[in-house]
Amino acid sequence: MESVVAVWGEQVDVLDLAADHSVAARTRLPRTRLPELVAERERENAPRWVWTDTNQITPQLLAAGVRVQRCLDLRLSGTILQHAFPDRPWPEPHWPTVTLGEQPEPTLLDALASQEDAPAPGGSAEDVLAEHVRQQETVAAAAQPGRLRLLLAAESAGALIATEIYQDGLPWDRQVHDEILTAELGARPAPGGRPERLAASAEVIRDRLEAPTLNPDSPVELLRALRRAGLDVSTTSKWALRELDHPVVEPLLEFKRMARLLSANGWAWMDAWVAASTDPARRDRFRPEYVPGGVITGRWATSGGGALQLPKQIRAAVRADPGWRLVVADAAQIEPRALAAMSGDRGLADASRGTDLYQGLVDAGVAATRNEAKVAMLGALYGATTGAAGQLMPRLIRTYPRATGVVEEAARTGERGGVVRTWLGRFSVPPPDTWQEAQAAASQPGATPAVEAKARQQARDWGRFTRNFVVQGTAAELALCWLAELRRRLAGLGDPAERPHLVYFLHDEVIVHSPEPLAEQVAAEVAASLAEATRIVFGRIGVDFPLQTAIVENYADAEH
DNA sequence: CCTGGGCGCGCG
DNA sequence: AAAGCGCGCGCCCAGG
Repeated sequence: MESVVAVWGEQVDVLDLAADHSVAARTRLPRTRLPELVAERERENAPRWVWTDTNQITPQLLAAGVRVQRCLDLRLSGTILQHAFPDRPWPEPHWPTVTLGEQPEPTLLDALASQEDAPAPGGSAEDVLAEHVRQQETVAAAAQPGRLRLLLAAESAGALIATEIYQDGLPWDRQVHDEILTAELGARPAPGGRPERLAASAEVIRDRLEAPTLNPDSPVELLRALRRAGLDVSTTSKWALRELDHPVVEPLLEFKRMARLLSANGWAWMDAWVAASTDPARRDRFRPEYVPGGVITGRWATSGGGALQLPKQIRAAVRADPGWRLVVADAAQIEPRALAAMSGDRGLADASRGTDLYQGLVDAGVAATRNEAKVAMLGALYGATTGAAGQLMPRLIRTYPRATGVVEEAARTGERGGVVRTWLGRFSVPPPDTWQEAQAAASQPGATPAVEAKARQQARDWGRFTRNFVVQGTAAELALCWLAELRRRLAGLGDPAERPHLVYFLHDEVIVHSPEPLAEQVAAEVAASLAEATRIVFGRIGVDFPLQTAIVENYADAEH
């Protein structure tokens, strides 16, 4: 059973569909009563809810304590289908995206635009239904409709999960965070000021470079001061600095580390993103806004708060509520394992057995040490050509011809300007017009060597992108299916008020916030979910996807 | 004053 | 000074 939901200002239309997509029943009701209706349907027949944009609907449902089992997000699935079938006519305009967080101040341009009669996002219920039918017909015409259906279901489940995580938040301890900052940087300064240890470090730098007015935060000033001190550098990046032999290096690296912590996750960040709790039974909450499908490969992006870059330094501030635990699980080496699965490479599948794939490569004689094996494998996934990774490539290609063949083929396609696809059918975009123009210019009769070199460079760059796309994208869809299966299983655990719930997702890592007595069971469900997702996505292919799981009170203790 | 690009660095 | 992919964000700085 499917039910289409369309928001019409303060009204909502709900169309219950028969199997052939004809309308079996139609309900119109005030928007405020939607949670009530949804809750009722969830108890009755738990339909698949079809709507334009999950962000437009579920925040209201969650606020009322209502969660749906499954949905189809037409905005997200439409994007995937458009990339898969670029030659089909797709309706314009595309609806605007709805963000979860606070809206930025409207610009003058927005104010002018809003004076026109704006259509409801996604249109009428009939419009939404028509788009749904068009998408279903498109899926049916795909080479592998089953895989594509799975991808769209997983993408939509991801949208539900993202809004739920935003609603629940990641449990945080502002006091622990403040203690970390104070220990690293010194006491919190007045707004705009530098904390004591950072200021002291800047002073040492000025001293050792004999540059009394230098602001080490300015790369331009810093580079000039370094060169005046006789150092041969062309960038102020820490990679370059590390190689220098000069007394300023140590305080400079320390300054950079501290300055980074202050600006990225300092007190200002905490005030902006971590809501203080007034309930002693609950910690504070960091509410990351995830953007499913925000990365071209299918990974999630984030908007505001930088949830995907939580530095290890401050992870001790991620703390379970009293009486609760964090179940932290990390899928080790998910990308090379995904490559083994999608390529059907028996040898690489054999190496994947056990918990450490890189050690498996060593045992297979591909490399002498684990680190060498890792460098070689990542080099194959990213397209390394020089250095240690480049040197190890021939042996890797000889040992795993099918696995390396998949990425090499993807690279060649990209170099020609073609598109590639993931295992479930997410397509890459073609290169931009400027890329095509550069290739065309290079193939003109009088093209200069410089023009040809530039075109070759761009072709190789695009080949590395498509090479990585097939693996990163396939790993991302496995992770998404893992998440969706885990959400389904968690929904059946515990009392509604005390239910374990997902609070964090980081490409190949999840955190579930769970009442302590259920934590062991949750850990088992996390593992079972990945096993089930692997089977659903790839079938029974004999590639292991092991998990590192920890039940901890704070995230830092998971020690990945 | 605001905006956009480049740099640098955090994460996978 | 990154070799080798994908991101977001804060800072500086130049230009409008």
